Parts: sequence; structure tokens; C-alpha cells
Amino acid sequence: MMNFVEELRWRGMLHDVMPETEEYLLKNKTTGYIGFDPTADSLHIGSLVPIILLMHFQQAGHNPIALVGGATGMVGDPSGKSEERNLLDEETLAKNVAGVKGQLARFLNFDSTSENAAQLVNNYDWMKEISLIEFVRDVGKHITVNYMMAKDSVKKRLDSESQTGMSFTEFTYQLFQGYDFYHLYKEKDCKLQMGGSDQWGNITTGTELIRRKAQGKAYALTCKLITKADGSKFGKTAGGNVWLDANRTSPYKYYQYWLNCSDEDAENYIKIFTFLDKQTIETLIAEHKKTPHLRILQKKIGEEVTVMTHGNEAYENAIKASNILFGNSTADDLKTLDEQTFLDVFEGVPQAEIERSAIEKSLGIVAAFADYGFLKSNGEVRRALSENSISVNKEKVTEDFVITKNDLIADKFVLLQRGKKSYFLLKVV
RNA sequence: GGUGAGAUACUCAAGUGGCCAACGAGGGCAGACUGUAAAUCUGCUGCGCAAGCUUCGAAGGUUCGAAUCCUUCUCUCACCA
Repeated sequence: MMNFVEELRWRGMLHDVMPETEEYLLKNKTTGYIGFDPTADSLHIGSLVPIILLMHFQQAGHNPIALVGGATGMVGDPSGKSEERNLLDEETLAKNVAGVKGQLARFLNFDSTSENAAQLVNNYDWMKEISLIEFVRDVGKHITVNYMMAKDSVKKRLDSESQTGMSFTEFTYQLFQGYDFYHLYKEKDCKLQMGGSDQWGNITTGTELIRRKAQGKAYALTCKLITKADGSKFGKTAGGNVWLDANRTSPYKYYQYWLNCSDEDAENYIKIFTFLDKQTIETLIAEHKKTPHLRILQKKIGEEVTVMTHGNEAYENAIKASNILFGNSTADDLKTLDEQTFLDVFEGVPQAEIERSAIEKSLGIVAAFADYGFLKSNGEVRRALSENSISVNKEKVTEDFVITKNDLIADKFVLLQRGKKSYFLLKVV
């Protein structure tokens, strides 16, 4: 049995752990779980840490359970939220649960012939059977309101500073999550719940319930929430969340997200998001410090995480795309590409279709950028032009530029660009 | 149910009859610099090439003129019961 807790500790992931947990895990092959919230039909990289936690758990020889919160998603966790949540309807939730399940399967070994195969459960399956009366008698009776009120997540919302108050629904949430733990404890001998540090309160409600209702002993462990040195929220870009689903965030963008993280963050991320051993990581950090402009750490993180999430081929394409987009490639380089390569490189770049006749009639630069949905208005295009930030096929252009069929790449595409990182593709049909 | 406060652009927030397309801050975008970074500096951030047009919770009204005054409505929050 490998030392799971120690592994997390040196990686800087460990936040809090209940006394005796480490000793117990060293002596016993243990079943542990983490809950995932189905707030969308894809997970985003914020969920990557809990996933990796489960992967480490599995690699250490224990049995991981991934719980998808079909039922708890209907209630809404108040932890870390200053405002009441919007509730999802049943249909959306079912769709989200299915999406999330599919993604988890890529990271964990669910092969049931394996010694310690991962399992997937949905708490809706047992929650839907429980009547209100049962719940109030069998669960509610064991936990006092005083205990529930003492939780940070609740206190913050009852605080006079808070502007919003808290509904009974969200107040009850911890009982739901606590009951999940109790249920898994009874049914699957699950003795450990893990999660982000914001989950501590909810998790301990579970261990408390197990103690009072089953006179059992269960353990808890939380990991640090990922922060960014500049204080911005991890996993968010201007375009929104960074998703694990290739259709929502292309592998190229995904790779770019990791590549663009700061030096300071990279030193932490390489420990958290990759499975490289301590020795390798220390060498990489040392090298990076010598030649920071090479961005050794960022590239390694990008590689490891992109391969883990999207596979090798997607990673190769992301690299190829990155070189073309950020290397010194010129219009001529672009024109030498055949259609397939071009499409691979620009996979995920937003595109719009355009009539061939529109190009042949000659297309003004303002219309090209505004009429097909790249920029919002003619005015914005003009502003951008005056900033000298508009390029066609990687060459800066001015307001009087006109796109003709000579500008077509592979006789089919025109590459529009605003600034350095924002691309758009016109596709002739 | 009672009382009070409030609703302004992506967010926070100023503005209480003309000087308001609306102070300021944050965010975002771009340019320079750079490592596709950080920090910094600069510009932009309702639509329109422009004349001008449409915006300040909604609908009406008063006025030469309304984000600002009046009426009704919708919603939010707090306190009390």
C-alpha cells in the first residue's frame, strides 16, 4: 500500500485530513469517494484536481468511487457561494450526469477485472426512493440544527454582512451530502470522503452522521483549492470556463491555457496536475529557473495534461497549431498548407461560411470582419483597424484592404485575425 | 401581512430637470515592451463613415427639454409580525 497522504503532501495538495486517516489508509485497502456536481454536461478543469485525487488514490492501491450528484445537484451546495443557486430541471440534470460520467471514464480505471477498479454511482439512485418523512426521521433526527449552523458555509450566509440570506433548500444541502456518505458507508464499506477544502463542512456532517447513526468511524481528507498567483479565478478565461470536453474547449485552447500559466503557478501546477515523480519535477524546476523564457515547466504541464485529457494525437495537433499561430509563419507558409493540415491546425477556431461570389466580387475588410460574426459591429472593426490590430492571413492590413480570391488558402479559406491570439476563419462554399 | 431601502452599461458605482451616450473603479480588448509571460505605459470599450439614432427595471404622463419630476406595474433586499 503506497502512502497516499504523503504523496499528496509533497505535491502540496493536502489541505486538511482527519486524525488517524493516514495510519488507517496505510494499513487498510480502503474505499473512498469524491462527489462531482453535474452543473453542466461537461466537467471543467476545476474538477481536474478531485479527479487526480482519485487517480492517486487508485494508484496507491485503494478503491475509488466517483459519485455524480444527480440528487444533490437538485439542491445546490452553498459552500463558497455568496448567493442562492439556480436550480436545474430534471431533464438537464440527467443529460449532465451522463456527460460527466463519460468524462470520468477517461481518467479512472473502471475495468471490473482489476483489483481495485473504480466505481461510478449516482446519488439520485438512492435519494429518489426516500420520502420526506423518512428523511426527516432517519437523517434529520441525528443532526442538530445547532451543529448545522456552526458550519462556515452556513455561518457566512447568516452573517449580517450577507446581503442575500439563505433558503431552507441550501441549508439542508449538508444533510444530503452527509447521507450520501452514510449510504456508501453502509452499502459499499466506503470509509473516506475527499474533496476540495470548501467541502470540509459537508464531509464532516457525513462522518458525524455515520458516527451517530451507525456508530461507525469514517475519515475525511480535503485538498487545497487551486489558486492563481495573480488572484484571478483558476480555470476561467475571458471566453468562459476551460472545459474537459473537446467540443467545448478545443485541445489546442486547452493546451494553450496550460502553456500560458505564470511561472509561479507553473511550479505548483506541475506537482498537482502531472504524475511525474519528485526527482523529475525538481530537475525541471531547476532548469526552468535557469532559462525561464523557454517555459520548460509550462510546456511540460501542457503536454502531460493535454495527453491525459485528450490523448496523444490531439496534443501533437495542438503543438502544430501553436507553432503555426505563434511561430514566425507568414502568409506564404500558410498558403503552402493543404486543406487537411490547415483544418487540423485551425480546428476549434471559430468559422463562418461565405459565398464564393462574395469573394469574387471583392470583399471589403470592414464587411469581412463584421458581417460574418467575428467582430460585433462595423464600429468595432474600425476601432481595431485604427489600433493596427487587424490581420488577414497573418499580415496586417488597413481599412482600404480588399479580400480577393488571391487571398484564399487552399482555395477555400481566409484567415482573419484580431490582435495576436484571436482568430476567425472564413470558409468559401 | 406591516415598514423601510433599492433597480443606471459586462460588474461595482456616481449622477436628483438641460453642461448626459451618462463621473469613477474593476473587468475586457488592442498597441508598445516581452517569453504567446508578469509588471509598466498608451488607446479603445451602445449603434452608425457621418448627420444622427436607440439606451439608465417596464408602461404611461408632466415639460420646449427627463436617468433625474408624477402615476401605475414588475422585481430585489432588509427589518418587524
